[in-house]
Amino acid sequence: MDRLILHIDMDAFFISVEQSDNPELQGKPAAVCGSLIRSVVTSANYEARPFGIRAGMSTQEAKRRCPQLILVEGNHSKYTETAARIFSILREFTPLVEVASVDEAYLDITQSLLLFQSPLLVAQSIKNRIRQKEQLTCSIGVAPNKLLAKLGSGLKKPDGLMVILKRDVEEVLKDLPVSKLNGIGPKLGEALNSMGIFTCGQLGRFPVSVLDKRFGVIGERLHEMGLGLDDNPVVPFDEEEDAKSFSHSVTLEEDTSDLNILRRVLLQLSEKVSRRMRREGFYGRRIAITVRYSDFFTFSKQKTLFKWVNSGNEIFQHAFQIFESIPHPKPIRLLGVGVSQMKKEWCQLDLFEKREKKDNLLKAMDRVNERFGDWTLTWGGLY
DNA sequence: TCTGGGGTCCTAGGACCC
DNA sequence: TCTGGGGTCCTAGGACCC
Repeated sequence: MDRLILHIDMDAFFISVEQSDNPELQGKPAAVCGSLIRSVVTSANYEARPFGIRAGMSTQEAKRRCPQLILVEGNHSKYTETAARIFSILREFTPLVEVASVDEAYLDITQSLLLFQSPLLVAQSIKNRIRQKEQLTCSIGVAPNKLLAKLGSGLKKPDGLMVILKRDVEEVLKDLPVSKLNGIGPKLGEALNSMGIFTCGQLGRFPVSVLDKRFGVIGERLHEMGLGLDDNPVVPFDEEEDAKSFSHSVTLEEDTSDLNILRRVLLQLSEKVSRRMRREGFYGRRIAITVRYSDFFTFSKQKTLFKWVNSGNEIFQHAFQIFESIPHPKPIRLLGVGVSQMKKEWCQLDLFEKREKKDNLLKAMDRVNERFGDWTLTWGGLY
């Protein structure tokens, strides 16, 4: 049986949330950025786009292109809360809602369609509900699979609605540039172009054997993408796999070689990572740091431990040890701390009791930190 | 004062083991 | 003249996504 998949993509999500909170932003070019110094635009409204303002552009460049641009410092928890309300609206239509990112979701309405009259009506009533409840618009693609649903929502933005029926797939893809497909980025696009493949139509007709040879395991996948085929299921929230890594990084207000500052930042990042791990019940045994120098050269170094850890102090000790093992010829712009190789619970039974005591202490610290802000309570050495 | 932050997946070479 | 081979884990880096 053919499936019926919806992709819902919120329009200029972050800045639209800010606009519905602050009507003064409406009708004017405005954008959300990371921080007001040294950051990039994360979301630009449609009034800003004619000036060439796009997500990923430095705030400097954005201001240069559009001096009257209003920049709003992002408030991520506000967007997460709004998103959660939107996702619960989507669950009114089907339990099969996959949260693809903070502003995107896939719905499998193959079964629940029986309750509604047509996919078009489902999509329209979703748009209406979100507009009523949140004063926000979204674009929706309706198609037989996720690849095409995502393509559809992107083709008619903002406030769009595009239905791609199975019989229309060939026509839609015939002259569509391969780079429009989710999963084909700049590098892959360039590689395909260099082989004379510019459109999805051409990609679908290209011999799989040649794609296999050139691209290895993804050769077959590229061929299917060219034909608009995709059997990836919609994975609802309660069937999601556990996270595989946690990380935090920060661009410093100014580049520095000051070891005291760098040490403190590593400790803060380690604390942040560890708090999330404990909140979600994880231990990890691979610690990684990321370093970006003033010249933007960026690299990472990791090490795998013999035991699983989740306290900020332990993570910091290892992160700092890695940091010290690297020569630092230039001032540092960004630091990051990540943990991977995760396990859901503590395995070594002999250590369990000792561990449990410490866990209670750490959880108490988490509660205080969550309530009073980030650095109320932490291990010595932060200040 | 050019260039954020959080993820996933894949590759490739070396170590190590049987 | 000789240099097996398969599997797993480790590190580092890159592509891609929002």
